[in-house]
Amino acid sequence: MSLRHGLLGLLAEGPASGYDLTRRFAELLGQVWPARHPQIYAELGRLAEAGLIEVDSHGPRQRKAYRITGAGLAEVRRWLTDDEVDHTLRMEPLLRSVFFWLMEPADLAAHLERERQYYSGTAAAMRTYAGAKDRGEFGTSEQTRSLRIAAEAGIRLFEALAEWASWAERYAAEHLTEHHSETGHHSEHPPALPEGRPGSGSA
Amino acid sequence: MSLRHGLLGLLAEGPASGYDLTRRFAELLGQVWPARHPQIYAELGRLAEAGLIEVDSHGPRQRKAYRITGAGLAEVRRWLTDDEVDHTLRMEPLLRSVFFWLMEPADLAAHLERERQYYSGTAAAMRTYAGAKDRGEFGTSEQTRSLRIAAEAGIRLFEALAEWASWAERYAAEHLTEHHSETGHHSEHPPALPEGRPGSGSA
DNA sequence: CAACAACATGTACAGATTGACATGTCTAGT
DNA sequence: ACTAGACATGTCAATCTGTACATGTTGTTG
Repeated sequence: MSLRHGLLGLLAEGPASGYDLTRRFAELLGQVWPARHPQIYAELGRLAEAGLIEVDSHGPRQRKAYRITGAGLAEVRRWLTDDEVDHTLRMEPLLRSVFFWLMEPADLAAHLERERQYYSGTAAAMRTYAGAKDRGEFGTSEQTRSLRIAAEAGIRLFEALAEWASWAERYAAEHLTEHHSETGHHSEHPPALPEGRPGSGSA
Repeated sequence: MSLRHGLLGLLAEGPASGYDLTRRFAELLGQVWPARHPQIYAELGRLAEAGLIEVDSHGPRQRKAYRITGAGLAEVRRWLTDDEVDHTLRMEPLLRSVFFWLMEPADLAAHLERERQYYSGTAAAMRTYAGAKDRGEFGTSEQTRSLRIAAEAGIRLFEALAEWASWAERYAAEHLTEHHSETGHHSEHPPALPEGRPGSGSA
C-alpha cells in the first residue's frame, strides 16, 4: 500500500488538494506508481481520519487542501528508513517476451521495433528534462535534487529497455526465424529462471 | 488482466495443473508478473468456462491438468500481436526515490548501498542462468530461445538499476548532504516530469 | 506404522484499483 | 447572457490481488 506513503511524501513538500495530487501522480509518478482520482480521494479521507494529514484550507469550487501533520511526516520517514523495500515488479512487456515464440517472426520484429521506439522516446524525454534540471532551471532545492535522482533511474531504465529491444530484434532474427507448429507439445517445458534473492543466500 | 494470457501462454507449452502453473509463475514470472495460487485457480476456472482451456487429465491427489484449446491458442496469439502493450510500471523502489530528500543522509546512503547489492546480485544470478542457456544446457527449443530473450531483459534492467543506485550514492553525497528542516514549505513544488508518450507526439 | 514434507485444490474475506457515473463551480470567450 | 472548458470532489460497481484458512493425498523416513 504505497499510495498512502506517496501521498504523504508529496504533501511533505507543502499543502495540496486531491485534484493537485491526482495531477501530480499522473505527471510525475504515473510511470512508477499509477493512481486515479477515486483512489486518491479515498486514501486522503483515510489519512485524515488517521491524523496523518489535516485540512489546510478551503478554496474556490469547494477546493479542499490538505497539510501533512507531524505524525504524517514521521510516518513517511519511518516508511523510508524502516519498511522493507518491495522489489515486486509488474511489467506486461516482459511478460509478453516469455511468449515471443508463439508469434510470427514478422509480427515479432514489428513489435520489437515499436517497443524500441517507445522506450528510446521516453528515455530521450527524460534526458531532456534531467538536462534542464542540471542547468538549474528548476532551482536547487532538496526536492529538485531528489527528483533528479528519480529521473536518472527512468533514463537508465528506459535506455536499457530500448537497447534490449534492439538486441532482441537481432537475436530473434538469428534464432527465432523458424516457423512453429500449432501447439508446442514437442518438449518438456524448460527449467525456470533462478529465484534471484541475493539478500537471503549467497550474497 | 494479463494473468489470463500468462496462463494461456504457459499452457501453450503443454498441459499443466494449477499447482504446476503456480510454481512456474513464482519461479519464472514472479519478477515480472506476480500471482498467487488462489488467483490462478480462479482464473483457470474462468478460462475453462470460456472454452480457452480444457481438462487434460486427472492424476494422483486429485491433480487436474489443463490443456489449451485451439480457441485458447488463437487468443494468446491475438493478445500478442493485436492488443496494445500496457507500459504501466509499478516499482516501489523508484517511488521511494522521489522522497529521498526526506531521509537522513546516512540512512539514504545505507539504503542505496543495500539496493545496489540487491540489484547486482539479481543481475548476476540472471547472467549465470543466461550463460547456461547460451551453452545449450537447456536445449535449443523456441521456448528456450524466448526465455533467453526475457532473461536478457532482466539482466539489463537489474544491471541498470545497480548502476543507478551506485550513481545515486555519489550524487546524494555531493548534493543531498545538507540537513533538512522539519517540513519542506520553503518552496513551491518543482515542476513535474514530462509525460513521455513518444508514440503520440513528436517521435 | 507414525509423522512429516511435499503435493494439490480450493474458499472466504479484505483491500487495492479501475472505469463509469454524477454533481457542481468558476473563468474566458462570444 | 450563454456556453464551453477547466476546476474540483465524490460515489458505485466490478475486478484484481493477496492473506489466511481449510482439507485431503501421497511418498519417505525413522
